[in-house]
Amino acid sequence: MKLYNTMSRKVEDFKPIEDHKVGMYCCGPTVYNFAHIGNLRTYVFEDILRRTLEKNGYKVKHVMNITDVGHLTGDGDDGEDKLEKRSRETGKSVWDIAAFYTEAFMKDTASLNIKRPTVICKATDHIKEMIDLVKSLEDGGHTYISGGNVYFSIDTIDDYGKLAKLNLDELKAGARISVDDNKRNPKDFVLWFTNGKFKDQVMVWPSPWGVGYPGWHIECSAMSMKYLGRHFDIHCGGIDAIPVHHTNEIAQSEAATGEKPWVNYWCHGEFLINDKGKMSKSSGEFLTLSVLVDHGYDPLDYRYFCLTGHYRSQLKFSYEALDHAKSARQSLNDKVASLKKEASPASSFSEKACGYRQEFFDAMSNDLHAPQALAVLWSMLKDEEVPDDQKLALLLDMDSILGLNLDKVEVKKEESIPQNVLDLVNERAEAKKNKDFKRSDEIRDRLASMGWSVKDTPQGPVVAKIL
RNA sequence: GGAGUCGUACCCAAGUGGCCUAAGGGGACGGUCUGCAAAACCGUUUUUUCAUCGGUUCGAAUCCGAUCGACUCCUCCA
Repeated sequence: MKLYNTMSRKVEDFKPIEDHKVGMYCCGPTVYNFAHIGNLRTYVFEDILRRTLEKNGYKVKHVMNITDVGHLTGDGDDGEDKLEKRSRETGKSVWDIAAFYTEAFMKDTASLNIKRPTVICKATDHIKEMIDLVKSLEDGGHTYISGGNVYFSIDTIDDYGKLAKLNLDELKAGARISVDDNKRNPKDFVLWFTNGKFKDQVMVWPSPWGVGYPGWHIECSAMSMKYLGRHFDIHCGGIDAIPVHHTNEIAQSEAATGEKPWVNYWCHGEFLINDKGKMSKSSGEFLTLSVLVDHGYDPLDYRYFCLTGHYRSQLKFSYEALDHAKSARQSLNDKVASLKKEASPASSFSEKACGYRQEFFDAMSNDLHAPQALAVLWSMLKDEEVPDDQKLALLLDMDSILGLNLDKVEVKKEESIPQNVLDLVNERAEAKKNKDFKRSDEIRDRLASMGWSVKDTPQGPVVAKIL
């Protein structure tokens, strides 16, 4: 299995720390609003990664956090906690907001057939771990207190910014960052806030530095290490996390444990963009999964759409492109349904079928080349030398990674057709027999308006619900 | 201001020095079938063409340079 590692900027052979096991941490949502489809693209990518690892024989421990505190609207101490802000705007409690959007997120990811992480952990349940981590950083001399907050001093380590390949001198020179007088270095970041800028802050906890709340970055370090150990295999997220969030996680984690590297492989998903650029929560309008559903798309249409592009390339979203994915998936489902009707999955494969299978999994195992894998799938479907029962078995096997729920595709059952529809179909057949085509077409139109299609095949008329 | 990515046929999108006279999907069109349709199947849309102009090379969509255009990051962001 090969994976692109952001740290080395190269595709590397994946080697786990422990044989046949993988520890994988994925940055989860900040639950102050709905996830938009751009956010969800990243979770689809992480799901594909997990499924591919599992297909390669690894037992994956997949940990994802829920950020329900500490994520500010701005850097330093000039921002407001996103949940507190939302609470102020809506009049609901921060806890209600967190619970509501966590629930919405879990619903979205479930409908996209994203496997539930092995561990889902909330930041507010791990305040103690965070405080302990900050304490050990303090003991190691990596912190200072200024303006009431505990800061991490990046000048106490010699490789800050290695993931993003930051050039600290240039950053300082061309700084667009507003200068924070509390910071010794503009890139220093807060580990623990006690600065009571917002007096009515609800989410606060006692700490050795006073009552307050944690900085955003510390939660991922504290929770990932709690569940995966001080050194683990894979850390995922969106590319935007590279220069700040992941950079700071590495800094504080490696400073706290003294172990390097903290994480072996850094994997990042590219953005979904539209004609105006990336979708952003902070710039107003954004598309959620439920908007797509309201437009008549199945969440899996969006999942298929994600699979048509490589995870490290920007993907352009448009309803036109989503329509293509919807059509392709529909056609795939139809094929699966007709295969299921003809055959049951084969238990052994011909050499030819094995070739396709190998090609498919090679594409996925080579840094998740899903578009190529899909091409293999379609070629296999068209190949007459592969018998139907083997095609079906192969499709179901491939779907263990694709996650398009092909196993749940049902052969259409005739008995679910209402009697009045069947009566009309019979009446039409009679009219056709008498060559009364005007009448038969009228009935076909009427059936269509009732939501039923009728197709004439050599075996007689076939009725189906129009979706 | 600094750093970086990308520009592939009607649309989306793989491919990143020679099996490329460029995967796959979608759409459109044509054919088979049908009373007509739909569905299905077959074919065409794709012979030097991969933003443009130069260069390197025996050979480039793939490497280098310039130009134009799009995007991302350096600020919260998946």
